[in-house]
Amino acid sequence: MEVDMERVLSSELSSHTGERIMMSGWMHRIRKLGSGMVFVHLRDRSGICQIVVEAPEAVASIDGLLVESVIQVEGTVVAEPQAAGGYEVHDPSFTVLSPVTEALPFPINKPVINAHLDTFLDHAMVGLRAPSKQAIFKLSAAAAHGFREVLDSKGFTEVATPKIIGSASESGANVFAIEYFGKQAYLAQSPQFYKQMMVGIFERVYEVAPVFRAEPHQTIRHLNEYVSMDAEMGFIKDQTTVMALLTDVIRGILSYLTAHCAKELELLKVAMPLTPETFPRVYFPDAQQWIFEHHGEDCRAEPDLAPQHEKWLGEWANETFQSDFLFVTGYPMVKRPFYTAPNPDDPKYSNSFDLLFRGTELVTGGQRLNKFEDYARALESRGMTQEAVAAYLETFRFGMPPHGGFAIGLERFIMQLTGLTNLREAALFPRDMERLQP
RNA sequence: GGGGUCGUGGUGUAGCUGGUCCAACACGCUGGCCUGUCACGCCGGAGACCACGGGUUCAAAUCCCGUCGAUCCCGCCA
Repeated sequence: MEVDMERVLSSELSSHTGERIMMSGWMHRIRKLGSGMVFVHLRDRSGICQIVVEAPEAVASIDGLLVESVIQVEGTVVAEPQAAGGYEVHDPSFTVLSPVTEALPFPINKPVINAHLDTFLDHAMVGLRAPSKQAIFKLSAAAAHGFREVLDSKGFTEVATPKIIGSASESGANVFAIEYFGKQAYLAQSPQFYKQMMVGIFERVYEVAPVFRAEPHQTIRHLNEYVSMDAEMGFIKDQTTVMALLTDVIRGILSYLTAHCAKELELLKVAMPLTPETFPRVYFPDAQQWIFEHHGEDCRAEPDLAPQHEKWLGEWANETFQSDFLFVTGYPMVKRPFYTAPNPDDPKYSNSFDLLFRGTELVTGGQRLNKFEDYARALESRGMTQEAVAAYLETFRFGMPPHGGFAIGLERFIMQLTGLTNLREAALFPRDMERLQP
């Protein structure tokens, strides 16, 4: 039995021409004309359609209702060239399911929402009803779906690793401490250790889940809780295997969006990214040299790239390689976590990479160490103890293949794709240093 | 953690080299007009002690100090 046995959605009017139907949704717009004629725009999950109200009883039955009132309508579907979608509903009778008599904090039925981000986020529960805001999160959901679809097709298994963990994993400094039945616990800042362990079990795994970072940053591209799309696979040659996988994943997600989200992409005026079959790649020291030569900034002694450097590189990739994506490979080992595999030919540099999307860091990935002795040495050279990561290390004492993986920041992907100016706009209810509500 | 900018009706802004501001415009709300509107249009109305506290001055939305709040940049990261 169907959930909506009798309900017709606004997108389905064309197949009900001339019929008496039932619809329900929110009053998205109410437009009163003279002599009591009223146009009501009804919004449901499929879109918006127009209802023409002329009978005095019908007009009276919705008198005093403000936008966002929830109504049920019975009416006749009429083909009408003047209507936006070509169809509209006439001779309606209304049942009010939930009246609204109070004005919204800000109008949400305009093409652009006129509210500061802070104001918007305070009222996100209603602000997100705006079609343009919905579209962002439809894309977000579809991107995660595309991610899963690509990896499922390649023999990956989806996993769910714990978000409450007993020891601060990677670097230790940037985790949220919580109390756990009288013990100290932490919110996972990454599924890194667990996804590696899972490679020992399934060879290929992925996870789409929140991660928590206690970094005190306050920028347009950071959140303290975000969705990480992680993948990890065994039996790789080196980081280039991972990069090839990531390229397929990115291209796969974009194809999925093109196939399933035409309406949202159109509404948000998304310029689909340039994605050559192979994304261009630049070796970290070469990138620094290029920056020095073309922008006069000497960062060659730095162990990392600054946001401005990444912007320049993004422009370069776009113009020179017609690509909105650029791999930067071989970041210095000092800037990478202890589990990172070094470049065998140049051990100061790593077999890891970042993927820049339109000049912003979108993905970090690489090859990991897979032998126990290498872990023991890496930990020792960084002054870390084996005890702290004992469970993790057990994985490597009992046979782990060469492996690697990556993590895509979902909100960053959506931000860069749709041209949002603040990462918070790509999170439903973002968490930053100041914001815990709503 | 360091630095910059900002705070004016429910929302977004103008005013801010002090007086003509008991604060203007747009959206929203509201009374009225219009039988094809769809960011409609037209005529009215309500709604702000100009973030808060102190100071300078004959006079402060406007200048100064402090507090709080917001925002952006850097560091760091995805």
